[in-house]
Order: sequence, then structure tokens, then C-alpha cells
Amino acid sequence: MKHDSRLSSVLHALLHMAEREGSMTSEALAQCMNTNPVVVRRTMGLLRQAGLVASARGPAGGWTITADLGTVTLRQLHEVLGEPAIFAIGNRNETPDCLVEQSVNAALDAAFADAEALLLDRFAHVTLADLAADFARRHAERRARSR
Amino acid sequence: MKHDSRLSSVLHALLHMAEREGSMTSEALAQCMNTNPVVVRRTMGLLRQAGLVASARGPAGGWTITADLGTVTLRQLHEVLGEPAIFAIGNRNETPDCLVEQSVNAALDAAFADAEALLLDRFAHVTLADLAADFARRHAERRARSR
DNA sequence: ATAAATCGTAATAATTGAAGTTACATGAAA
DNA sequence: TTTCATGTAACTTCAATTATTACGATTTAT
Repeated sequence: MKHDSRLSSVLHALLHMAEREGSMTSEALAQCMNTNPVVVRRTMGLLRQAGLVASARGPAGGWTITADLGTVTLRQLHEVLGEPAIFAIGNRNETPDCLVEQSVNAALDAAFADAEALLLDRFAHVTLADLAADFARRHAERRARSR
Repeated sequence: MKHDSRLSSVLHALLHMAEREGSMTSEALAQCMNTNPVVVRRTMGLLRQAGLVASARGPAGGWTITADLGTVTLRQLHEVLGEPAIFAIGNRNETPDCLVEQSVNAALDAAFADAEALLLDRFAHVTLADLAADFARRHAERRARSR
């Protein structure tokens, strides 16, 4: 299975946008992320629907962040992306008649549910502002080292 | 992404085998699980390499459990299956030069690592015997209800 | 021996969902 | 009116699991 990297992508894009003044075009974002402008538009379009970013057409157009970095969490972004499946492992059949399989499903589901709850809770406690601060720290460190 | 259901599959197979005396053929297991005998052999072959089951060829051949149900954990089975990727979500690029992306990866990796640790810990505390007992309970309940 | 049952395994196709691409319409600014 | 940029539909590519086909190897029964 090819894994879903849209959350990673939008975070990357949003932080680049936060780092600069003004807007960024799909083309510029696509270059940052080594991908295609259409892919950027598709994903950013979901964020626009959620009111997190705005887009403008025409020359001087592009994407801008409209939300406050401190209030947008990874969990919110996960939801905005449509809550894609988190696990690459799962039950063979979600609603089996077989009692054996029901036992198997129950055990696996319980474990996955707990892991998912933990992950989403972690996501809920990380904001874009946190990531921007982490980036700033790494940036300062790199400058210090190169001196 | 199509998710990996081999852990679910082998658990289903092992419990069916535990439930009966003697061995089961790949064909019989495949029918239980609504799949193909070759798929069963492929997966069970990994368990055989790990010493958990034995196979015999020829008429009266098939698969038998050789391990003690109380000592085999879901985690062990996950390992035997080659520790397939747990998450369907991931970073776009695992070793980026971009500092922004490094921050994003660090945040996501930390959350995923914790969720994975929790999941594997859960898996480590569930044995085949536990699942067999859960099945027996469900079985008794169904018989009671149908009376 | 011979036949039948069963595993072992290679090679290939089907399936699924994300990602990438092409094409073109729409709208805004100079 | 030209140019730049988004909005979207349609299609292709890609990656990984699962399914299927085919055939060889081994064991039991007669």
C-alpha cells in the first residue's frame, strides 16, 4: 500500500506559508514539496473549505493562511483531510458471522482503538505554532553551527 | 491503500486449528477464510519458519499447531509476519534537507512512535489462549441464547 | 509402481487508493 | 485584452496486498 502523506504535505505547505509574508502560488508550493501544482490545489482546497486558508486567482494570486497558527492542531487538519484511515493493518472482514473471527476482530479492534485514541490525542496537542517554533529553533541552530 | 489483513488471517486460521483435533489442509483453511489455498500456504509458511506450526504433505497432510497457545502473542505473530508497516499515514519524505519538513517529520514521528509502542504493547499482552477463551465464551453465549 | 492428495513456490494478474499529469474553463489584475 | 493563477474533471501512474494459475515435489494408499 502506498501510504497517505497528505497531512505531512499540508503541514509542510502551511509552515512555508507562515514563514513568509504574502501569499504563495500552487506552483511555488509544489516546488517546495517536489510535487505537482494540481496536487497542491486539491489538498489545499480542503483546507479552504474548512476556512483555514484563502485562495485568490489571477496575477498576484495564490494561497494565504487565514487561521491563527496557535489554534490549528494536527488533529483538526487530519479531520479536514477527511479522517483518512490511520492503520495499514486491519481485519479481514469487518462483520463476520464466524465466532472465531469475531473474537479476533474484537481483540484487534480494541488494540487499534486505543492506539488511535492516543495518536489523535497527540495530534490534538500540537499546533501549527508549535511546529513553527520548532522550525525557528532548528533554523537558529543551523545558523549557529555554520558560523 | 489496501490494508494488510494477514495478522487477522493467521489468527483466524490458528484458532480454527486450535478448535479441532488433528490437522487442517490449506484448502479447508482457505474455505474458512474465503480465500485461496495458495494465500494460506504463503502466510502459514512464515509461521512454520518460526516454528509455530508444522506442515505435512501428501494425503492426510495439512497444518498443525506446534506452539503452546498460551505463549504465542499477537506481537510475536506480527513479528513473524515481517513487522509490516502499521500506519497508512506517513511522512512525504523521510530524510528531507528542508528544515521545515524536518520539523514536521519530527512531530509526526514522535506521535506515531508512541502510538506504535502502545499498540505493540497491547499485542504483547494478548495470547492465542486468550482469544480461544474469548471464543469459547462467545460460543457458550450463543448456545445459551438459542435454547 | 501408480495414483491421488497435499504442500512449495514461481510468475502473473487483479484490486485499491494515493499521487501525478494533462487539459481546459474561470476569474482577476495590469 | 493579455497574462497569470486557481478550479476541476479525466486519466495515468505507482505501490502494496491479495488472488490466481501452473507446475513441481512429497507422502500415503492400493
